[in-house]
Amino acid sequence: MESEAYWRMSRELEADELQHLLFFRPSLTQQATSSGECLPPAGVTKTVSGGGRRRGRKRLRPADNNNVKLRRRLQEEDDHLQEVADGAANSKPLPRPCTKTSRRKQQTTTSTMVTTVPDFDGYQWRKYGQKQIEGAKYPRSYYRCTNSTEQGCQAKKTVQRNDDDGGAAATRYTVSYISEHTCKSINESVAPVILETTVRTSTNQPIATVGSCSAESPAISSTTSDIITASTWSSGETSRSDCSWDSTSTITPAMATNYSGNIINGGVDVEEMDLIRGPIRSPVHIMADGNYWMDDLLLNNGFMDDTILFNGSICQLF
DNA sequence: TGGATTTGACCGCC
DNA sequence: GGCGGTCAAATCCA
Repeated sequence: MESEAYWRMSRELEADELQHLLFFRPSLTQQATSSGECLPPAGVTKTVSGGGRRRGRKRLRPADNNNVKLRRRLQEEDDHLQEVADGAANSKPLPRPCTKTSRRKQQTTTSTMVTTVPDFDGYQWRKYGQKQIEGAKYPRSYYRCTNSTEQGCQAKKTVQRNDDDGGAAATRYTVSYISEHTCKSINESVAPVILETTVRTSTNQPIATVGSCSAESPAISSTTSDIITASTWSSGETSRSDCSWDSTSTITPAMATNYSGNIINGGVDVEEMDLIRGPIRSPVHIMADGNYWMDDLLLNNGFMDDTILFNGSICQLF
């Protein structure tokens, strides 16, 4: 059916090339620090306003006896306030409106994961935390939608630099989106240009695709990989019209047939990259292992309609 | 001065 | 108990 129509060429790209090519508007991002800190994704408010800086609060160190006392005192104050509040409510302990527990449970049931480069995605994000993750070379940054307070948007994302090249190879990032936006994009013309959405119901369950993906989007899933994708396109984006993906379909690695010996290994050479002009506004998938693949590359290399790049190899979808 | 980032402490889950 | 996610005071900057 769609075998006559070629719509995809997948590539492995170095991250710097990707970022360079994907900044289809004057870059609002600042360069990653030499310390390996995560590059603030474009769209983060800071990058627009240019504000914000360093050094967090001087917090109490656990080893400090005085701090222990102070913390205890603060805890007592909290307890006292709680007692007052409880008293005001007929001595009935009021359930906290939104505990961490409830928040996390909400997230796990509705979480979506998207992988893409830390590029502008049409939304403004505010960084609310950074954490050094066990086994990770670089810290993970936590962002929430700036509309989380005004519009109650639950969207969050984490950005983690995941290259371990010792500085020689290109920078690679893993971006995870949690929950979907309930707010409006700040720039609809570019908003969902590059978005890969994955719904993960649980770590051991198959991953469901997101309903927002259009019929032309393939869904790729894996029971072991932490990357399952269902592409979305913005209203202003040129959608593929020549493909007929079932938006609900999924595949697993076992269902994928490897196309051996094709050109996709080793990235795009400079000559090929030079052929690409203008913004690449296509979904760019960053696998957990650092591999990349793209939909809708501007070049059509004649791959079959139902092929993808999976774990660095061209795979055929059934 | 307001808004955004930084960063260590806090907290819940596994 | 360890780890990851979140909080929030401190800080920075336009």
